[in-house]
Amino acid sequence: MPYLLNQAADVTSRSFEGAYKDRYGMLRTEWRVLFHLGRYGAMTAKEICGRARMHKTKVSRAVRALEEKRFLERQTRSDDRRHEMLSLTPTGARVFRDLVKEAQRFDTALMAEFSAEEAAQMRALLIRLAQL
Amino acid sequence: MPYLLNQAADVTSRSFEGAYKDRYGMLRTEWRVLFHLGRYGAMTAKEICGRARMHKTKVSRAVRALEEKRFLERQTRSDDRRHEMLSLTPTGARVFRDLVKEAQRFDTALMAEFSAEEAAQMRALLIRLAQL
DNA sequence: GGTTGTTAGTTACAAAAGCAACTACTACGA
DNA sequence: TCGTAGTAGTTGCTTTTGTAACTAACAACC
Repeated sequence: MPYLLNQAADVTSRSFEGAYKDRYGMLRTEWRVLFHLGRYGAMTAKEICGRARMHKTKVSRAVRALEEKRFLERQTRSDDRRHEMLSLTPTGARVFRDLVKEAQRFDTALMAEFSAEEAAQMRALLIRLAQL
Repeated sequence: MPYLLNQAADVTSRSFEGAYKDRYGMLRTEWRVLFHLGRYGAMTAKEICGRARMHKTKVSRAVRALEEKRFLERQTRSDDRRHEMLSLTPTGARVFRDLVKEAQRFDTALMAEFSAEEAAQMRALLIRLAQL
């Protein structure tokens, strides 16, 4: 089962990779961070680690890369200067919207191979699996 | 969807990782090569690339590692000396059987979270996805 | 106020993956 | 038989990931 999941994840991820890589020179980790900030609003790196199940070093590096691209900004929180609130810049938000649109297109195309019920069930099962 | 698949693949793969890593000091790539040889019999590195969707350098390095562990042997084919038939040694076959048993246990435990139909459907859907 | 422990995030170093150039071999046509 | 092209597999170099040690900031306790 892990093997099947990896195969499926690999095949689908690779076909979508071009969207963020070719257009914006982003890595997968960067796209994931951008996605979480766009989808759920400003948060700290730590929170991204938790939500996206990414290791903090990966997040740290992705944040720096996105910052250099001017896609996000950090703001040290005044009440606890260890925390840095991360938020998308207008440019970052624009990129996010563009890529989300692309992702939806991609997902629709992918799911065209399956019936609506199959797609829904698949999604539900994967969510349960990912939460184990 | 790729994101969900990756999450699920990551979670499940990591829990099984210990089986081959801790006991036999194998990498995931090595386990995959060993698995294909054990499951489908002797074949060339090229064939493994195709079946397992792995890049040839990954396969090449995994084969060398497995050879050093005495889990597999190579035999240059006499009709075309570019080809090397890879096959498991008795030790390799034993390791394969052990890990397959472990994998089945793992899979059973994983699927205990789901009904039999759900598990079957999931498997079928993933196979279709992986073949896109 | 200073020591101790804890947390957010970074950095340095090691392991692994990806890519492109390479070797060794075969096939085929001039 | 020579030259060209193509294939199986390896090696060297670069990029990315993982791990562990680190810095900076805070909190709590004495």
